[in-house]
Amino acid sequence: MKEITIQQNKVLDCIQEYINKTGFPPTRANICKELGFKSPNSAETHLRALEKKGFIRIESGTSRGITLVNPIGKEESGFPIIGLVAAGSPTLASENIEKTVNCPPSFFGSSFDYFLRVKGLSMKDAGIMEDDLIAVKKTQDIRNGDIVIARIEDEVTVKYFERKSPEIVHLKPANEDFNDIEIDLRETEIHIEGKSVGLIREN
Amino acid sequence: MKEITIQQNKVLDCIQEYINKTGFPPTRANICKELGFKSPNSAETHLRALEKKGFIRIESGTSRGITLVNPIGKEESGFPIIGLVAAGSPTLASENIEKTVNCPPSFFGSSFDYFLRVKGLSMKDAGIMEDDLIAVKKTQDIRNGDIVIARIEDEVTVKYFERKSPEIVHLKPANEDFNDIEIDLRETEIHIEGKSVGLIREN
DNA sequence: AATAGTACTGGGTATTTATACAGTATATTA
DNA sequence: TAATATACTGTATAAATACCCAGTACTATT
Repeated sequence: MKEITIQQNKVLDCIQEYINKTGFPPTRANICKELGFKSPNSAETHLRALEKKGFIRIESGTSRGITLVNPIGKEESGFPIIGLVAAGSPTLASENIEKTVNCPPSFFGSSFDYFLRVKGLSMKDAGIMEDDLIAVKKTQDIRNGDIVIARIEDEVTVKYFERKSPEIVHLKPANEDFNDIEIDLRETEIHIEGKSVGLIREN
Repeated sequence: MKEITIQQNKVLDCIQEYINKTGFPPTRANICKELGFKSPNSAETHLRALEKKGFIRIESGTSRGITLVNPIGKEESGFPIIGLVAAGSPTLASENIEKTVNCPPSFFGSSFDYFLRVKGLSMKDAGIMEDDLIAVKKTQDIRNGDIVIARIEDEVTVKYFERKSPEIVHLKPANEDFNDIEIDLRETEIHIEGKSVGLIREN
């Protein structure tokens, strides 16, 4: 999508607002009145420019035949699902995205950034099962007891977080068959990708 | 909202469809073409009737000035959350609805009808924890091993379903602290509300 | 200084569109 | 039987609207 002029942006916003208010797109005259233009042709030229740049579609010969190409309301809700890749951090690069899930951004109370598909049963006593989707919020604001998505060297894991001392961090599984991971920050590098704010099980 | 004629309903649907397709409301001529009328006045009279009955609003003197009063698109995605009421079956009666959740109907692969908020830990080894939301599909198509929402007399419970014989059904918890419930259909009435097709944990 | 892009004014026209009027036909209801 | 609501066709007109053309002014770039 190409760049846009300040004036063109105003016109685009005006159209969006008009549709929200009335339910149908504005005429050239409507735009002029809204933005203070004195000739409908001013609107016309801007509309043409916006169409050329791909922001709107204009049905020729049709009154109010303006369609927003990227209506704000339509893209508000697509979150990527990322597989727990064996090596390397989970990234939002498209090759790691299984698919996307439509849901409101505030689905889990607080905002979140992506879904992570869980491998293994190390958190089963926390009700996190294999293939569940964890809603991950990218943040460094971690408190003891939070379920974090941590990367140690090249391995990504989901565990309870507990800071024992400024240098010692415990990553605790919720499954008696697994052992705590003790990490000495002076020896091992650890990167917190974020924390879990919700969960979805698809079946 | 008053009653509506078959023809008027057709016109209403036509408007809805047109808006979905093009992004803006139809003209009288558009409606005529769509429904096979030969005079724009046919559309006009129906529009007037629909306006009088409160289904649409018409901006007088404005081209395509038709607004749907109850746009279908706004309510397409709200599923109710039902509390696990201690006594009585979970119903969709509004007094039992905590709130609603916006998500696509096909969120969990198959369709579903409502969310049930889980009480207790009887299914914790299946990863179902207290206060989780179970996506319930109302169906009688239950197979052994499905997680069902069952009502026994006046108590509602979530358990694994296993049919032992034509008359004997077991409802099995996923928690060693709980015991199987054996039900003899000749003695006890049981009603299957539906089965779980997914799960959401809000935090 | 020359060039090009953007932002606007103003005039004019053909088409689209809403809307009114006149009339027919068919049900339903009183 | 009469009255009334619904469902159309057909014609006409004024207003709304899209859209083309010619021209001015400003700014940034070369």
